[in-house]
Order: sequence, then structure tokens, then C-alpha cells
Amino acid sequence: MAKDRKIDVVILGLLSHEDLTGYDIKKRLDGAIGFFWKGSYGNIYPALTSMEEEGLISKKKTTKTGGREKIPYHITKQGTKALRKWLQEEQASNELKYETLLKLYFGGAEDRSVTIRNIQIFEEDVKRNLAVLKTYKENLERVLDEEDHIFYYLTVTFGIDTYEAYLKWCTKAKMLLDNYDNSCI
Amino acid sequence: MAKDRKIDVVILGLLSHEDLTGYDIKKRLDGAIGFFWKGSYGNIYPALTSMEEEGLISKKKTTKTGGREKIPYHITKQGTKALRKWLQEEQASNELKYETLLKLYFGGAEDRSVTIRNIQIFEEDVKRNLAVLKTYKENLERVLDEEDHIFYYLTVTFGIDTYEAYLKWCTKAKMLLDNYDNSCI
DNA sequence: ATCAGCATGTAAGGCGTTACATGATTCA
DNA sequence: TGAATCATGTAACGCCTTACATGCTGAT
Repeated sequence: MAKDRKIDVVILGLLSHEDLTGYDIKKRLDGAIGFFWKGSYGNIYPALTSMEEEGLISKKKTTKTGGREKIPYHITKQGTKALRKWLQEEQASNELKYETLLKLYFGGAEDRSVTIRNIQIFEEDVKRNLAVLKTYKENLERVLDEEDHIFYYLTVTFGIDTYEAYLKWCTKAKMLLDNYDNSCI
Repeated sequence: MAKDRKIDVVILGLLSHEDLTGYDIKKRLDGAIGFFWKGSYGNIYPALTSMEEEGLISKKKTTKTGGREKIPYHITKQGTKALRKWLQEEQASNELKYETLLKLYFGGAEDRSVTIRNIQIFEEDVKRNLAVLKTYKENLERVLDEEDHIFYYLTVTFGIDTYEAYLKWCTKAKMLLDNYDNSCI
């Protein structure tokens, strides 16, 4: 498995439930997973090729049910082993890259109103994402007793909780900026 | 300014307050900024070179106060303009890449205890970071009326608020996993 | 004497984004 | 007929991480 290419374990994790094509994998990454991990075709297809060479996954018979040919992949025993090994590793990199916070930090180089506007843009964005996550949550609550759904549910509630914290912060931040604007400057 | 190289605006933002060397910039990125943006020498020095060629920053006289030579950089008018332009742009990419959530999502491939342990590791990590942010906050509160400190303060409270939300989620998540463990499986 | 900290930089290599190329089917 | 969706893939290009190279000063 490639050293720094984390898409490998994403693929293994998805394939541990069902056989999927590269196209399917991309769709999964555009769903709930997309809130904490992204992927692109230019990322996925080369990974599938090299992972098959390494014996972590195997190609299944290509089918042609409408549209172009389909190439579903299946996880091998070796792949399952690699997935488990990764899950047991203690270190995990959790990275945040928020341009909004960068703009906030350097807000002093512009008018106060620019920062407030940037916070509002961020707020709207968070609200949109929050609405999506809440529909995911509702759907999952109905089938929480099904295998593994509790894990999906927990990642979704993680997203909801943090986004709600973001919104509270937005309100506070705008208030603070307004007050300082009026009384100090 | 390079299209996708966001380190450029970080450098401009930092230089908008004071002249800094590449080494200084790295140190700033290892501090409070590091919670939402990272940088490395192999990232910073090449950016400084090309930004000087573009006229966004200028070299000041090198000094030699102890250790090796120092090359401080100064922001130019053009650089200030570029910084302001960036601040006014509406789009901002806010990306989260949390391996912990990935491990949680695919937790079904291993024993329930592995997931609980991964949450605990995450929790400890968050607690450590939270402690650091709280000292930053205390220091900033004493000088909140100074120029721009309100912006630094807000980024720090953003971090504190989200980390506190993380901790609450960790408690809930562990409880839920324990309960389902005992009653359903 | 040697280690840590100050300070600048380069090189290799990997990874990811974006855009492009291709092509079939279904539906309006 | 044309657009949308299904589906696979490549190529260019840029960016970043990591490791390495260099060398001074001050403290232990």
C-alpha cells in the first residue's frame, strides 16, 4: 500500500462491505464521507490499478448493464488484513485547512466590514452543509440497528455537532466585532 | 501570485505587520496559526523567492546578529494590494481531512474496542491542543484592545469552541458504542 | 567538545487537482 | 437531436513533505 496515499484505505473500507466500481467509489466520496475526506477520478482509478497489482483488491467480471463497461472490484484477504492493520494503528492525521480562519486572522489589513462579510459567507456555507447532514442523520436513525450504521451515524453527528458549534461562534464573533467597532475604534 | 499556493497570502498577511525572515515565518506557523494552516521550510523559502521576483515582497539588508545571516522580507505596495484583494474574494476553501473519522466510519471491519480506543486517542489529542489554545486565549485577553488582537482572539476562540464540541461528542460516542455493545450485539 | 538553536536553502519524490478524451444509453 | 448520466481512464502540472546540506553561536 502506498505510504502517504490514504485513498487506499478509503477504497479498502468501502470494498469491505460490497464490490464497487471506481465510479461507485467516487459517488460514495461525494456523499457523507465527503465531509471529512475527498477523492477524485484522477485519484481513485490509479489507486485501483496499483492496489490490484499489490493484491489488495481483485477485478471482477466486467458487466455492461447500460452505458459503458463496468469494472467492479472486490477486496482480497490481504486487503482485509491491511484495512484492519490501519484501523489498529495509533497515529491518525487530522488536518484542518480553513482559509476562512486565515482571512479572519489577517482581517486587520482590510475594513472591519470585509471580515464580517467573510464570516457571513462562512455561516451560510455551514448552514447548507448542516441541513444536508441532518437529512443523513434522520435517514440513519431509522436503520440504526443495521450492521455498521452506528459508525455512519457517529460520523454524521460529529459533523452536526461541530457545525452547530461553528454557527454559535459566528454569532458571537459578529457581535464582538460590532461592539469593538462602535466603542473602541 | 501562484494560483494554488496559499502560503503566499499567509506570508503577505504576516509581513503586513512586520518584517520577517523565512525562519520567523515558520515559527509563526508553528504557533496559533498552525491550528488551521501549516507550512514547512521547503514551502516557505521557494515562495519567498518567487514572491520577491513578482514584486510582492522585497529583501531588506541581511544582518548577522548571532548565528547565520538573516534575510528579513518586507511587504511592498503591490503585496498589500494582493493581500487586500484576497481578503475581499468571496470564495474560501475550508477543508477537513480527519483520518480519525475515516477510521470511525470503517470501524465495522474490526472489533468495537478498536474504535473506542481510536476515539480515546483522538480525545487525548484534542485535550492537549485545547490546553494550548486556552493559554493563547488568556494571553490575548490581556491585550485585546491592541490593534488586530481581536482577530487573533477570534481564531483562538474558534479553535476552543470546536475542540470543546469534539470533546462532548467523544463522550456521547463512547457511551453510544458501549450501550449498543451490551444490548444489541 | 558537543549539542541545541538560529538560519537558509535544495532535491527527490509522491500525491492530488484539473482538464481532457472516449463512448454508450436513456430521456425529453 | 441533444443533454444528462453512467463509466473508465490519462496527462500535465503544481504543490507539498521529507530529508538532506551547510554553518555559525552560545551554553553545558
